[in-house]
Amino acid sequence: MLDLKFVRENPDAVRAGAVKKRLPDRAAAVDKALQIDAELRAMLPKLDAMRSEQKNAGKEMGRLSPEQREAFLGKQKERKVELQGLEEKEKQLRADLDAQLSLIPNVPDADVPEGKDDTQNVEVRRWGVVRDFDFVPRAHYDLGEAQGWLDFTRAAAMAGSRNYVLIGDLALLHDAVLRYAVDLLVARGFTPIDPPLLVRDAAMYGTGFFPGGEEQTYRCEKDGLNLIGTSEVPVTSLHGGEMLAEGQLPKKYVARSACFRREAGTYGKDTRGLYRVHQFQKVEQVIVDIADKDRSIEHHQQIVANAEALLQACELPYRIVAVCGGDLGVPQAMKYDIETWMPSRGNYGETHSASRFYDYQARRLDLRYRQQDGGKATYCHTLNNTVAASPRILIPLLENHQQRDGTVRLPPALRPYLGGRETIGRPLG
RNA sequence: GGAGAGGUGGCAGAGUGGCCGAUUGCGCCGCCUUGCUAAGGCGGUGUACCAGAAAUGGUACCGGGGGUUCGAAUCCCCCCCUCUCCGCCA
Repeated sequence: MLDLKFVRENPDAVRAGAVKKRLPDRAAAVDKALQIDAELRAMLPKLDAMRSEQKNAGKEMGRLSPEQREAFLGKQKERKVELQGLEEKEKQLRADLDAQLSLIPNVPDADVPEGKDDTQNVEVRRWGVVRDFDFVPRAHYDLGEAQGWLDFTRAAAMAGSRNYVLIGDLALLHDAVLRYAVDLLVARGFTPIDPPLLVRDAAMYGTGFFPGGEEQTYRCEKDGLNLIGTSEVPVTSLHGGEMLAEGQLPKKYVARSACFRREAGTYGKDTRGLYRVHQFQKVEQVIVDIADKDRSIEHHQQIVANAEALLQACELPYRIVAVCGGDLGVPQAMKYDIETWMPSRGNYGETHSASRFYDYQARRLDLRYRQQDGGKATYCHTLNNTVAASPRILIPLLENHQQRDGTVRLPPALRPYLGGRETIGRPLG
């Protein structure tokens, strides 16, 4: 969340931020929060004075004679009743303030483009050459089923729509690209993490997915736990509630995990193939560092570069877009999406999402560090980006590297994970 | 799942109803002594909020929530977590 003081001092900027994100009801939360804050601050001096009075009076108890004591107790009981009323009011106001404050979105940075949805994201740069096929390329689902690598029918029968079964070499390719992603990031100094997939509400709240993302989340009601939609949740929460030393930072983590998304409200969208599914594997990079805006921006460039390195190694054309306000999530200050060329869509499709948050998540997670000089406790900055999400990344891998005969050429970087083979699949008739 | 023991400041660890925001040690910061280092001496050192230009003052916080009481770190209830033992099981 944002610092209440910051909201108080910059209400217009905060409100404008919510408007830029196209979240009018969240802009209203700014005014509600400020109103509650004003009400609370109006009553606090009185409340504090009353508490002080009661506290000091209580300390004289021992010095009183029995007669005095009786009168004293009567007076104290009156104070108590009066105090209880005010304290109840205070508690209610604080709860309301907290609820409103947690709704206020992070303020988008100046480099976030204006726009209402993903059609207005702004391209930053492109890499790679989109292949010009000298045959009619197959969509990954046709190719995959023809090769016996993909089974949507049986998956739907046992698990419902938006599920899949990967079989044979495609299951290996899936694992290969994920493993390559982990190895790449470990080589770049990231610490590998295998996190919990089921987390408490506090972790969902702390990373900014709750409130708001409940409908997208599979929940185990019996245990009050949530299946993660991204390992950003457990990994960013890793040091929640901790006081880190500045010397320990930055923390750079790479996690491979299963991810689960209900995809509520997407009926009829991307129904075919591997693009939008309920369960997938993702390798995610997370950075926790000191509260320094310039350093956050540098990290942001670095985590984008890490993802680019993977796509380049996979020889996949991609483009980077700056996500516009209307397509930006509540907790993010700025986000780049990386979109990879998908021939069956005739377009680039989102495969990566790189966000910087500044201290928005850290405040919610109570994730702080002690500054080296001065020793002041300060909220950290957090960032994250996909390294590889599969099976979605299999779409461009299969479609861009397919050959006329239906076999698929493997980029050299992935070959070691598939026994050194240069292609997978058999010639199709 | 059953039984027991615990959760206190950056860390360790006292504290069982008012004298406790909390002894002490470590760590950290400043100064002093010592030509470096080691060691030592003195002082300081939690977070949030409110008021204030500031100095400072006030309030809240001892895992979380509720209760008893004039008054709770301390007593009671619920929940969470950790440890030990037992059971069950990948």
